[in-house]
Amino acid sequence: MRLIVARCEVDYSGRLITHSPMAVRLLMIKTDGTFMVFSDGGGGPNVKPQNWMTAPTTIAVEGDPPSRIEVHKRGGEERLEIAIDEVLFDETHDMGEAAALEKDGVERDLQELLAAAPHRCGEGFRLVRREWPTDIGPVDLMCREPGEGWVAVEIKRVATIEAVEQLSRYLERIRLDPAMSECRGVLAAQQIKPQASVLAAARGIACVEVDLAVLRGEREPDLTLFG
Amino acid sequence: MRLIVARCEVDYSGRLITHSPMAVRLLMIKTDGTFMVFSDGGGGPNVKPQNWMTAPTTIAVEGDPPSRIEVHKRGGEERLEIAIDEVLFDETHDMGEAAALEKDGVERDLQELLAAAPHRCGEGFRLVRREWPTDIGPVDLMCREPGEGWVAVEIKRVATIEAVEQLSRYLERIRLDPAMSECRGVLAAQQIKPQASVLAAARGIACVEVDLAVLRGEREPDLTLFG
DNA sequence: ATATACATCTCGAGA
DNA sequence: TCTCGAGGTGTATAT
Repeated sequence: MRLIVARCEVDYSGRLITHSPMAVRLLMIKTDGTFMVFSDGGGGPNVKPQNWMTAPTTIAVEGDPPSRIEVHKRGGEERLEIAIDEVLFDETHDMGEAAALEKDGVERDLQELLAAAPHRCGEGFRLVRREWPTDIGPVDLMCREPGEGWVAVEIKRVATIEAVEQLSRYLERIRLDPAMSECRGVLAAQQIKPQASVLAAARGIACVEVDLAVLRGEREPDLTLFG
Repeated sequence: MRLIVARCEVDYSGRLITHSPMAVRLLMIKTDGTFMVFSDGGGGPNVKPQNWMTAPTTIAVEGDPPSRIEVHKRGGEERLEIAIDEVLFDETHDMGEAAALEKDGVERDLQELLAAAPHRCGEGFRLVRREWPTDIGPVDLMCREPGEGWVAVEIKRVATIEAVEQLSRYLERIRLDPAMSECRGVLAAQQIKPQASVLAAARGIACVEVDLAVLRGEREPDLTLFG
């Protein structure tokens, strides 16, 4: 990874056009060809680079010290140009391979926990299968409720209006099967946005907020922090 | 901005839990309190940091050279811990204020151009207003066509199936008004995905691909690169 | 290569 | 502060 601190102008043209005037910035060139431009201070975005290009790229560094850097995609449909006025720092560090990042608590984990405890999605629910296939993609959980009715469950960490649309599309397809024409929909999430609740209600879709700690048995369902 | 290259372990707990084993990484501490952890090489994500915390944060750097860094949000609901085995580089650079980034060609620009030339969305269209309000959000353009019919126009840079869903929701609401029960829908975009075209056709929504250069008068509508 | 959905999405505007 | 929608979204997975 090469790190350059330089006073420079930046021009990007591709999916849109941007220009940034002369200022001191950090230029980061990763070994895989990813290129990023960072500014400091509160003016710009916090965590996002001001400009960037994802690998694979072709990077041409002109001059030593660098006076100009051109980055472009193979097809040439995107171009990032750095005009350098002064290089304040330029060093390359070998960091070896990227070490694996283990994650716990993403939507996948929520789905596993709810598959093991489908009754958290609704009274008496029994799991038929996870990732129930439809012709436009898999439904997270397919369950049966008391009385043998079918229920499709869509799981989200945070459920927005888009989650309701997604489940609606699935239900539309599922109900084409006469045996499942009465299939209900349930939206299960750690957090459900107000507009999602409203749209879900209008579509006859039930909403269930679930708690990760409860699902893991770390906390009783009826206890609260204020109990 | 402080840049540290160090062999370290990283643990995050907050919206989820992550752990990364000992490896050499770049730690970036921005003046505003934003903290980022980058790996090099193709293993991890290209442009995203492996871990991060957006400002405002409290950052505690223990030891000199640093042996441990703790970053947390004010409420304490998120925590990022860096256990450092060896510091390979540690330097702070003053980069002044972040210089403004000017963007051109985003959806906003497209909307302005189409508002000034509504006939690009359809023969004889006249603009009634931009950001026409509905109870679930504003429609980009509301127009009238020859014969006084109403047309709601949704504008996207790239129109996907979601854009069709969004316009459908708006039309559903707009048509509740008896005076607008016949309101048509038009989806205008620089690029329309094939599946979006198909769904739009099924919903009776017209699609128009628009060209930024043509809208700006930089190129004639009937000329092409292959003409 | 394209489509589909997730993301600690981030970020900015508006209420 | 919260909510909502756009993003050069990026990223992974399945087709």
